[in-house]
Amino acid sequence: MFRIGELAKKFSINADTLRFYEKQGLLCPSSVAANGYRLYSEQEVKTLGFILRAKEVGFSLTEIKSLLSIEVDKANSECSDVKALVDDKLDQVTAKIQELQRFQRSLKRLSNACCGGHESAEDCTILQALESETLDIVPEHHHE
Amino acid sequence: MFRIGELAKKFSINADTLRFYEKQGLLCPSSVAANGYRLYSEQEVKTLGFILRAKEVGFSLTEIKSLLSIEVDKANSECSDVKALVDDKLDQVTAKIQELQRFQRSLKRLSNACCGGHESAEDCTILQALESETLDIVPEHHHE
DNA sequence: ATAAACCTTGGAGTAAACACAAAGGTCAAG
DNA sequence: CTTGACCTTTGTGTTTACTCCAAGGTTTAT
Ligand SMILES: [Zn+2]
Ligand SMILES: [Zn+2]
Ligand SMILES: [Zn+2]
Ligand SMILES: [Zn+2]
Repeated sequence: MFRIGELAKKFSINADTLRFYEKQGLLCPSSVAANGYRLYSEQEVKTLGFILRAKEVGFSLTEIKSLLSIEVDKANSECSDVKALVDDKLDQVTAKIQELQRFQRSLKRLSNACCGGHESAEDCTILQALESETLDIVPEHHHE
Repeated sequence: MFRIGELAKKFSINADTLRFYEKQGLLCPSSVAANGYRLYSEQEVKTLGFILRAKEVGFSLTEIKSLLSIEVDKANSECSDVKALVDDKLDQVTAKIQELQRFQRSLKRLSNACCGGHESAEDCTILQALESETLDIVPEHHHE
């Protein structure tokens, strides 16, 4: 059995994080000692590993809760339930990547159009683009 | 001059958003009518456009505030100041994309390993991977 | 006996960008 | 003169994942 500080150290996380996970219903200690200290069993060690790995692949705590509820009741769950969670997350992540890539393309375009020198920003192509209704880069207008 | 609701409608945003931007020091009405109504001039219409376009390329409100402070004092600013903001944002966005792409790769790997069928989740490769210390996919263990 | 290092609960604070609700003033139309 | 559509301020709630603080109890070692 591990006390909260021991478990935290084992996984290089904060003890407060474990109390937080408990409050969120993610990981509850299997027993409490007479002095009120939380005691975690080997099972909880495994569950914490599960949680942290799920975080590594991008799941939120809410989503991890869903994964865990399947994990503890595997017998009455199906592959389709698990895969649905993964595929939903995959869709979310893919959508977010696409949004960020749009940002990336726009930012690169802006960056490339600006000399980045010590000239006055009055003719800065970036500012001009942001002033333009269409975010267009004005050609040949940079410090002419 | 536009009242707050008119300006909001013009840009398809909420009037509350404009009050929020004001509180954040992003966009203040140039004048206030005798009845207390905010009045926005053509200049503020342009500035709001600037703000929304900056949002479109991914800038946070705090970053937009920096952009605006340069915009209103162009004469005393340099291209390098503007480009630095863009390049910082570009780095942030690129880093975030890379993190999400790691998630994406892991999730695809998990998804591909699972049949997604109506079989019991007891042999689900996804759950097995999350249980494994190394997030490894156990080969040939899926509903054998 | 006391200090150091644990543990407890409860509650507050952080970032980001708003959305919304309450209670009330203003203004034009009918 | 009332209805409805505006507007005002103030304050609260949402989401996410913690992190820290205060005040106090417990354990271990010297
Ligand atoms: Zn330049
Ligand atoms: Zn420039
Ligand atoms: Zn299967
Ligand atoms: Zn499966």
